[in-house]
Amino acid sequence: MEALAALLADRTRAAFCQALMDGRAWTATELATHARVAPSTASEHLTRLIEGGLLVEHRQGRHRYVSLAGPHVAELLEAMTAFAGPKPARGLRAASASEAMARGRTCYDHLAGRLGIALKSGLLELGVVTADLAITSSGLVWLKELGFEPSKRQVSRACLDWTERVPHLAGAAGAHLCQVFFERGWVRRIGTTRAVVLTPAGELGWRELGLAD
Amino acid sequence: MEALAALLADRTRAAFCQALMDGRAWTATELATHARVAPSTASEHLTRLIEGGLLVEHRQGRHRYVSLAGPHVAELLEAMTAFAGPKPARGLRAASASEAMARGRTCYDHLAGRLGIALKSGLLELGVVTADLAITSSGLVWLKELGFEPSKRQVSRACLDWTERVPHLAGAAGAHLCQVFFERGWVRRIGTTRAVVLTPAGELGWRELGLAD
DNA sequence: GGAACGTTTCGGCGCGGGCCGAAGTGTTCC
DNA sequence: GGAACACTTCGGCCCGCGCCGAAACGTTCC
Repeated sequence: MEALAALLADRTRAAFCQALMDGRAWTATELATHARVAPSTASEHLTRLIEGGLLVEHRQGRHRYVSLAGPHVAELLEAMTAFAGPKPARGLRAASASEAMARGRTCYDHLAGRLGIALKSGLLELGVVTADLAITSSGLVWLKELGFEPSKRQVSRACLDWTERVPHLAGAAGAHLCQVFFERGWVRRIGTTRAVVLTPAGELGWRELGLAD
Repeated sequence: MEALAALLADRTRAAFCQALMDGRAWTATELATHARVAPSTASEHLTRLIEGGLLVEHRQGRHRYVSLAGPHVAELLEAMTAFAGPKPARGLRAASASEAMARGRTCYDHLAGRLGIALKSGLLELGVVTADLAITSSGLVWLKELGFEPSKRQVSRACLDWTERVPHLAGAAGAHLCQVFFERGWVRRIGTTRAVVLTPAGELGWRELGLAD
């Protein structure tokens, strides 16, 4: 455990992991630029993170793409971030960026922030999940109508939201709903960040599903 | 998050936290002896762990008792330990100790190891929990008959077992069952360690509840 | 009051590791 | 083939921090 903590105890490696929480694959240079370190430094950090099982790489030509090793890594990182708590943003640019993140964002493969909490509330009112975020039997039927297929992965999981300090829906169900919302154009990323917004079509769609307030 | 990781990235501090996973309060000297460092070193580490919100202290005369700050800390530590995976034990003494831990142990306030998995299987067959470790409505009734009272704390939670690599039952329900088993003398600690065994009375009790295989 | 004990503060030592730049390898494009 | 580019390896610098022992402080017990 101490070796795992040591991997995340470095400023640069922590920045890499936070960046990768958007669920996409980044190249080594992108991460180096993002964390403001030399490419050589980034290279060594990536090797260590991969050896530690936190990241996986995907080499393609002269590029080295890396991404989180799976949902279990994302869950661990989110749990640690939530424990540390939100730190006050410095500067106007950072403040508006963090406000956008607080409004709505992806947490690896599912929705988080106030948007994620709104989704949870809607699902609770519909009886899809319990207050503890466990899927009900009628909820499972509801999910299957939206194309959900149970797999080995845990269907539902509570993930503590680090901006709202309240659990939101993660696990296979959370990932599936997020995917469906993107496919239908109901949510859209703001630029290339993790922040997302509910589109007008999304508001309509949520209302039809009975998810809106 | 990086600050939290830095706290756990030290060999000595990690040993302190692992020791405290038994749920009890330890004195500074006990922890210093356990981790084989000077009392002065232990003192500084404890101060930092408390400032970081991982531990809480309870001063009593010339003693400084410390314990984990709550179930959320225990859950985080267990998640990180499970991620790192079980490391092979060195030496006969260590091997038999780790075998005892694998057979059954407490994970802060609930049961883990093969005993914890057996409990989960029993609860699953009884229909108290689903395969995803969510409490069913009939399961809640069953728990209340054993004196369980719902609180603000999440009733059920999946906690990845670091020896069995399978989730076991944590949360308020897991803690309550563990407490009941201890009160009834169904489980007993081996010495002063985290390892526990099911007593003959426990085997009988589990059978009566329908928990045994 | 005095001795024993648990804990804390401080000074100083030494190691681990994060950083960079320079040089080298492999890939792509012209 | 040659230039541009992404990445890696290596050497060297330096800061952070974990460690201890000595000394001080507070509590307990006789």
